[in-house]
Amino acid sequence: MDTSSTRRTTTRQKLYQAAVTLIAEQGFSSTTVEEIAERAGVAKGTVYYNFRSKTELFEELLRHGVTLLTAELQRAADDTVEAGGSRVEALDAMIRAGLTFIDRYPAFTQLYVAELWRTNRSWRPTLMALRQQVVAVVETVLRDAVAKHELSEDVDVPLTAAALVGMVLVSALDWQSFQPERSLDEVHDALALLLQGGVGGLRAAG
Amino acid sequence: MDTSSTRRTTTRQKLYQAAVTLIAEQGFSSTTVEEIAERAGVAKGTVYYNFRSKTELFEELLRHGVTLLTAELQRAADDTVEAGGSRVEALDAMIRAGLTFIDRYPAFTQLYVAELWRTNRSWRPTLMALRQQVVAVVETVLRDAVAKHELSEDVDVPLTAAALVGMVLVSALDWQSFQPERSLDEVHDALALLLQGGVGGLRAAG
DNA sequence: TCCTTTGGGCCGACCGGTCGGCCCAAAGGA
DNA sequence: TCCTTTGGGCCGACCGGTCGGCCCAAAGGA
Repeated sequence: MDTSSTRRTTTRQKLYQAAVTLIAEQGFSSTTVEEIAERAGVAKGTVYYNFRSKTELFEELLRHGVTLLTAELQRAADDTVEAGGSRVEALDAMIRAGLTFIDRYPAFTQLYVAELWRTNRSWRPTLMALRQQVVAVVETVLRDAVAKHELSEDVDVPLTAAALVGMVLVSALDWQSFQPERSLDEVHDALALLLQGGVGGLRAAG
Repeated sequence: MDTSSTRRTTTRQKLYQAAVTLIAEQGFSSTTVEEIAERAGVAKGTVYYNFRSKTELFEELLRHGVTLLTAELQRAADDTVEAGGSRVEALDAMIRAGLTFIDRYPAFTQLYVAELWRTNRSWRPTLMALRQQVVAVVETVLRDAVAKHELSEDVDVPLTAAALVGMVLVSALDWQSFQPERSLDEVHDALALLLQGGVGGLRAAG
């Protein structure tokens, strides 16, 4: 089952690769199945042999990417904690891991962000579940940090987790698109400084 | 010339309104000109009487929205400074203004974020210019704050500005989509706390 | 006062072209 | 032998854009 499926797996991989790039650039509807096939070096019929529909190909692609991302984030956090680091250090490591991921798979990130907040799309449920996976990893670390008194109890875990994820995603995309001459470290440092209170002194409303 | 153009202006407004919602929900390519016309209560031909093409309608809509947004941000900053507030307080006011804007025009924001990082789209130049407008407002305030020693000279202005804008955009969208029971103040406070160093202690890499 | 013209705005039927999906005989490959 | 891919023809729904014609308030004219 594994050896025999290798060929098929390869084809699928090539199709993911082709689709993610094209859809990131053009959007889902503007991207043709024919185009995807062509870029993957495969016949159109092959797409429909491997996936029930264009939408299914897309959904599997999303699942695939998010699984990778959460795994990386989780690993960054676990490694830090195992090495005796604090939860806050774990957050820092996750930011770096996030940036690294986006650096490696910019197209995926682009596409994820573009689709995430759309309503009325057939893959909405899939996306909501995937978003939950990503945010949950961050939430867990935040909650632990609060429990261990590394962070103030005032921290609103769900909102902060969402803000952190958003900040990293958007910063990275902006970096790729508009400031590509910057290094990953520069971006990471800017974010770390920002969170350190480098833009501190903002007051919460009464 | 003015009285007679009122009718036309109204029609255009209705078309913007209809288009922004539909495109935010479905994306540009999946949204039909017929749909837009129908939702605006107008015939398809009217769309083409008022705009050269579907794309032009979209671009004008983007321009229109971004102009509104930057005006709000600028005003928030100016008001703060005029009232004797610091640059950092101005940043805080801009965050609130951003959230308020997004709260009022969620569809526009959604659509803006979805399209911003796409390459290979005909309206790319338009979008890049518009993005620059938004970021520039924040950059100016940041630069002033550094010059006035309210912020460390270590602050990387372009990256920080992008990160701030991103954080606000994404937090707000996430709030609307996934945590709508929260109030604007809660979101604002979570962001302010985050920037205050509530998640502080992150270290910049050597 | 009544008829006629003007011209901006709008309508909606229509057309050319596109694209997702299906089909299938034949070849390739493990 | 069985799974997978090829490649390309075909269909039919759909969509952007066009265009001739309608509407009507305002101006002009006798």
